[in-house]
Amino acid sequence: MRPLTHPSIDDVSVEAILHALSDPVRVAIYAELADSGCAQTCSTFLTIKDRDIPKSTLSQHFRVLREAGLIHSERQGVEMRNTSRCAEIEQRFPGLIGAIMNAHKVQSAERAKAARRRTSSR
Amino acid sequence: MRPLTHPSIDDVSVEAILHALSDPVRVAIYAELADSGCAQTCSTFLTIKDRDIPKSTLSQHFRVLREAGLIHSERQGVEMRNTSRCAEIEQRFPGLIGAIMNAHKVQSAERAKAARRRTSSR
DNA sequence: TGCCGTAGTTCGTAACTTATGAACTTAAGA
DNA sequence: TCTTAAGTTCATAAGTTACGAACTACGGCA
Repeated sequence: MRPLTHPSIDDVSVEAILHALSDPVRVAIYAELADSGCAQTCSTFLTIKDRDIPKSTLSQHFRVLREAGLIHSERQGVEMRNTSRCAEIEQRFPGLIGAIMNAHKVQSAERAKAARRRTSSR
Repeated sequence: MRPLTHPSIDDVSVEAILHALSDPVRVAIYAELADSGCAQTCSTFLTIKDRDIPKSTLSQHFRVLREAGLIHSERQGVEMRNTSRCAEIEQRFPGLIGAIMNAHKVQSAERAKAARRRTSSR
């Protein structure tokens, strides 16, 4: 098992961040990590937004987030402790993560609203 | 040749925007369109950042930007007039595009600096 | 110690995406 | 009408992603 690698904050690229966060499962993971503020294991996310994610797929998603520089992962015993690197990223790209997270919130709020409209009209 | 389709601003998704802008060629095109503020044809971008982009590839990039809701394209005679939809997007996702464009500026500034360092140390 | 269970990783493959050349469409001008 | 310029489409090769099966690594407990 190869050791976990994290890019130095100076090597983090906007392209990699945008690519990582352009996947609905990955933003959901990242948002949860960033919001909670504390370390979470991978298996916390085996079910996310009412969807089951296979373990191997989840492992790849974490790798993408880690290699994009968005999260920090550390093995602790049999588990992994994942935390968001938002402070570092904020320093390098001010406002970026906040704007993306905010846009996601806007979008989920609208989707929830649309879903309610569909339900109530039946 | 199928007609050009543009999503309504309400159907524009954050995922699609991030995906579209996670490609270096596409952000470069988008940045140029947004900065210049006026319509530009596709072929303006056949060479971008000292790189030649094949016409067919460029056409696909424009389609991705258009379908993500980032740009508006209109055929005018033999050409196409492309403009950024930044005002609409700003209204729906405030600060998003600005933060991304700014992060890109930060990154290119750093890369230029690193390149200068490499040149001067020889 | 050795065995078991849990947490994650790796690998192989099938499904999907992307890049690009070649051939096409469309419009303008001679 | 012929030609040329601007884009598009299509086929295909190359690259990426998803996921099951088999694996590793660690901790607990007989």
